[in-house]
Amino acid sequence: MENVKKNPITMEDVAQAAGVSRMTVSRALRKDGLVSERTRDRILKLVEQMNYVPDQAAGSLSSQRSGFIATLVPSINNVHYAGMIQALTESLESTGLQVLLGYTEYSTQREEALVESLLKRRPEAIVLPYDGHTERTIKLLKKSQVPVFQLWEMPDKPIGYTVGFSNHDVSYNMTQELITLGYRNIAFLCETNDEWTRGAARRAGFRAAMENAGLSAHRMIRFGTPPMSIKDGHFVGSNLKQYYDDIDCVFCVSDAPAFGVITALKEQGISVPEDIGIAGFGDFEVSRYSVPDITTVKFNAQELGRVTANSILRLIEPGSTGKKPSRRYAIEVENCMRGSTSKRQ
Amino acid sequence: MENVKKNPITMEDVAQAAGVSRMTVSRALRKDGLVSERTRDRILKLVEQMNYVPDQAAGSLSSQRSGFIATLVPSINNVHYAGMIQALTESLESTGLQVLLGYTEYSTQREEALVESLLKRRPEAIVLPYDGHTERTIKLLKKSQVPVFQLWEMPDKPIGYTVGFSNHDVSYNMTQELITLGYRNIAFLCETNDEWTRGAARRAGFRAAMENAGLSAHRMIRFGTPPMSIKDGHFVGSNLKQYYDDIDCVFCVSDAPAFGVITALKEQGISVPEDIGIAGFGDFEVSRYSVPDITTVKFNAQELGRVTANSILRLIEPGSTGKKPSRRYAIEVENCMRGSTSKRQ
DNA sequence: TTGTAGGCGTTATCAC
DNA sequence: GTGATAACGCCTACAA
Repeated sequence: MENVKKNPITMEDVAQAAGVSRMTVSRALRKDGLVSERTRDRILKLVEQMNYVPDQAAGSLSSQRSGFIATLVPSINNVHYAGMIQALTESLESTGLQVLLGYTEYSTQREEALVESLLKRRPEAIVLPYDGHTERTIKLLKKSQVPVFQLWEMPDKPIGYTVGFSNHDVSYNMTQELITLGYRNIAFLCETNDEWTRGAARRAGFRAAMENAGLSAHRMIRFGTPPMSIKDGHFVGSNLKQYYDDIDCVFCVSDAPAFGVITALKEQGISVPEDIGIAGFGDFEVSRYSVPDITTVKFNAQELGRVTANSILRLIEPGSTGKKPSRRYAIEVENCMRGSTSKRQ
Repeated sequence: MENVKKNPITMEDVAQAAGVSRMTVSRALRKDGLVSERTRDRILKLVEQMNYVPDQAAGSLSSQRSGFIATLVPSINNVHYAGMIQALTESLESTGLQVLLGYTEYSTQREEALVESLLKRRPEAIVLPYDGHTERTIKLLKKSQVPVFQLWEMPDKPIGYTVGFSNHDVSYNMTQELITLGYRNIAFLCETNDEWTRGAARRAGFRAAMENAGLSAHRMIRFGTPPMSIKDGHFVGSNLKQYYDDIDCVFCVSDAPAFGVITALKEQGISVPEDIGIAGFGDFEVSRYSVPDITTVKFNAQELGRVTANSILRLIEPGSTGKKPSRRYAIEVENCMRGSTSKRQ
């Protein structure tokens, strides 16, 4: 019973117990291994008995395949990022690929540090949001030879592969819809520090749509740092008149502040959508159960994850169906017009 | 310019360029390395120029330190799990430890598979929620020699270390508070398949409190699978009378369904808290901005992450402050009584 | 179907 | 302060 080796069991231990060489054990452990039924069974039984767990670091070093997909998200605490990651992870796991995660916290500096640190794990692909990158991040990525997937946007000059939608255009479209409904003095609510981000792209789309319609896009309310919360929206909603006193609609950079704004307006007896219309972005669950429910821009983050996983597999899996993934993949986006905005005369 | 070696630069390449041995490069790259200032500077400059990125798999194999902390959560799409992970990651990252994540999706079977797969990466500690485990999971964990941290509960027979609170007791306390407010026909809303989980512990706590107060705990509404959503709560709220027609309060297993229930009741003209009281669990942001705001059980998931990180560091970091972490760490929990429940006569 | 030899890229250890 | 050597545990490639 003195079976407590300090270092864990190695393949060699199993091999000796089975009376075979390490290679045979190695083969027995892989589905494609060429081993006779009998030997395999014997080995697998021993593996089980001895509680042998292969050391993947050794395997990776030897096979030059880390089994990692590095993935960056701004934050994990957001239904879209969480959904994308979950879908990505699930779509990948049947092939044994693991997702190695990093949180940029909406900072390009942190992103740079994370890229550097994740690259040490020799990921087989790297997935990251497009929110602008530092020069060095771009250099690191290019030099690394690792396939790069930029998500959530359609950058003009992608590094490698792209999966997402144009935040500018999507925001443009929603703004147009709001104008069509009769809103004229629309305000846009977004974060303070959003230069070069997707938030900025949405802001630019809003501006373009307003100006193309001959309306003024000066009602820009900028508050707090990304990600905007319900609380942020609640504060802004509570002080809406201090920002601009003629607002007839607020288009928010995300549904969270949109819900906060609605709540604050209700507290003041301002009715939505009669007095002021509200639109959000992202179709969070709370928007469907808010009273009134919130007009929003809807997209499928899980599809984003699945599509990305798919492209990765086609790119790096040996036995994959020949055709390479396309370099740009656009996912669908939809305007959901709901109770928080309505036809005006 | 023909600098495009197929395989990435290795330490040997840098060593040759610098006219030193690999060991010297290796030392120069670590803060504690014994190298002369001059050599170090020269080497670091070359590392930068040549875009050398160390291969951590090789390093791990040699040093027998993976640099990973394996962490399981039921789902990533939950503010508590996300917060815990974020705090854990941040508290660990200054030491170079990375968090390797897995999602159990509330399934002990998936948990078992994940534990097995993560163990191959030789994590230096493994962190997982206590929601019951399969026999094999427990065996794998024990045999692995890896320090185990069970979170979010105070299990009777922990495998290793524990950080959390007693879901039974916390639920018991909130139920007592509700009784004190005058509620008598309290219903408990939870998932269908929650055997052996923390949800079940909350249910048991509710039952115990009711029975100790001489009240009936038969009003158990069980609906859907974990995690309960706003939608689930909305459905139940819309059909509350079909479950039990004399309910005067609903204590929900989480804030998400609590918000759904409130929304549904409002739609039917049932007023909260006048007609029916509502309580949740977890203090989600939406509960503070709901109208009325929702009574809930509040705890700090980020602290959970920080405390866990701290214990891990004290356990595995060589230069750590001598004292071993305590095997059981209780985090604070607080009842937040808000507008959705009120004193009754 | 199985085995042998060698190396993956780093670090521990000991010598200088 | 620096270098030589030998692992670390597995897999590739080739041989039998």
